[in-house]
Amino acid sequence: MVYGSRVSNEQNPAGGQQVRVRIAPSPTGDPHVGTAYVALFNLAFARRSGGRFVLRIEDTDQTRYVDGSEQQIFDTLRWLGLNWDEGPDVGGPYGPYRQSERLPRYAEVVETLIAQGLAYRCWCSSERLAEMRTRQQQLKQPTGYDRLCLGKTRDERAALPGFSEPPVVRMRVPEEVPAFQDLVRGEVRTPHPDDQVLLKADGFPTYHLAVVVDDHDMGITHVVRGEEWISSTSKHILLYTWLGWPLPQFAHLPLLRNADRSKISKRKNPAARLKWFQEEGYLPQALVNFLGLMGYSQPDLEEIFDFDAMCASFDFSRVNTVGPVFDIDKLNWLNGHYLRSLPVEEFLAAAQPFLPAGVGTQDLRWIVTALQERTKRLSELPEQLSWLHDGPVTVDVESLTRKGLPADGAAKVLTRLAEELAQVTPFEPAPVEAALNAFCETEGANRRRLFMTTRTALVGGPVSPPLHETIAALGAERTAARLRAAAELLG
RNA sequence: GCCCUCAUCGUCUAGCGGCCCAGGACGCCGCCCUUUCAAGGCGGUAGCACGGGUUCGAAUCCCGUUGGGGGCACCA
Repeated sequence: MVYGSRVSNEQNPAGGQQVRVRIAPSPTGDPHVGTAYVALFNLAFARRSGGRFVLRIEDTDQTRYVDGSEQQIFDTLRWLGLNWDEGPDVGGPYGPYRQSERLPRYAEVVETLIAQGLAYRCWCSSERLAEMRTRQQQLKQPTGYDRLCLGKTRDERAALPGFSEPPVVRMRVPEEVPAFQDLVRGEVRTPHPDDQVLLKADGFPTYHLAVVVDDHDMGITHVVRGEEWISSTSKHILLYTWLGWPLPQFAHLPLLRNADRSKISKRKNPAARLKWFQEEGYLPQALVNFLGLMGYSQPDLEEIFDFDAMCASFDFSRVNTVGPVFDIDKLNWLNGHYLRSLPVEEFLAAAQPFLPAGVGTQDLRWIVTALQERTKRLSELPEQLSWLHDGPVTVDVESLTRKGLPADGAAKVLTRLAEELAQVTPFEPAPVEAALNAFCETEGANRRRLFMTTRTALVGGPVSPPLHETIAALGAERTAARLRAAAELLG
């Protein structure tokens, strides 16, 4: 039996109802990039269909709960501009939006199921369950609960080994399990689940119970989530059906991958942590654009687009079924693009937290444009500005003369250049450039070579922003000092 | 081990039976521009996993193989 029907969102996706979607992250540590990815697609769909986007916190795992994690989820998603219409911090008509605050509701639903014989109590200890699984694997059998507790009273069960209290509640899964229509992949058959735990011994619901109850209670019309949930979907459909609730549509997004194509993970990939992008100096619009390119494409194949453009044409039929590798090179390219297109003031503001100690935005005024053009992530700035300090620069004769002035006579040229530059007022790029040009002229020096040696003398290496801007940024004193130091070395 | 699922350049993708001896983007390589590095412009490299079908015709449909991924918790 196939539940649900395939819809195009050109039609009314919710059959007349307003579209309501949600993301439901767990506060179990650093916010995950997958959360932002799924949020992006949920939001795009909601905006496209004039629906509402809900943020719900799934804090039913007491053992993995991390203090402060919830706030970080709020902060990182807001940083990306993925704002929710309803949620624990902004409220809404379907609250509370934290599962830990909805416990009585789950208990109530579980009682209903038990009363109807659709769920039952289970006193098996975790040791017994672990042994059972191992045995099943050794026998090459499918793994799953063996229903030892089914139909037994507490006392009957207590007489048998592997008994523990308090009990959990399991759903009684029938032989035949429903398939469903997925908005991304069409008809999907899911594996047969075992008797899934609905209520844990601590009285908290498992994900499977909580997600169904909450999605129903919150009027969620479309469940848009990661591919890892496909195999659980049949359990969820069973619960909806048992409880007589209307089914939502399902859309399972592909999973972001590490370079080795495994599911993206914090252990293998720093980019799995959302905060990493802030730490490395990525712009939110670059990340959003990039995530919108993962498993998805614009109708016109444009690669550079903003969130509004993505919403305007969003359609699940263009979501891929293949899990995309998270390609940092492409993200870097996009980030460079967005960095370059920033107004100067905004670039400076974004750069501020990344500047090396002792360097302020004022020090950068002559080279901002140069930096802006050359930066892919703001975390590169300290490296790019390593020469902008008060001390001397480390150089040697070899690097001063490579592709530069011949060693013979170079010292005198640099000394004269220092004298010449000392005359420049104001000490700004244009006058400096004029002086450099005039100097080349009178000196009869090879411009390319002179500039190379000068650059190396000033920054200690072969790479810098354009020379006259570099000189202006250094100022008269440091320029003169470094030119003389190099002259001395060469002489 | 069992179940499900997926398969176009190194990577992200377009392609939904003829327009494709497969198009775009990133990366890489080369050239141009140039005071270095970038940026920009131009050009190049590289792919339909394999084997069977179906069809006048297949990257596109079907089957199998291989390979990848996910799930199999009192985690989400």
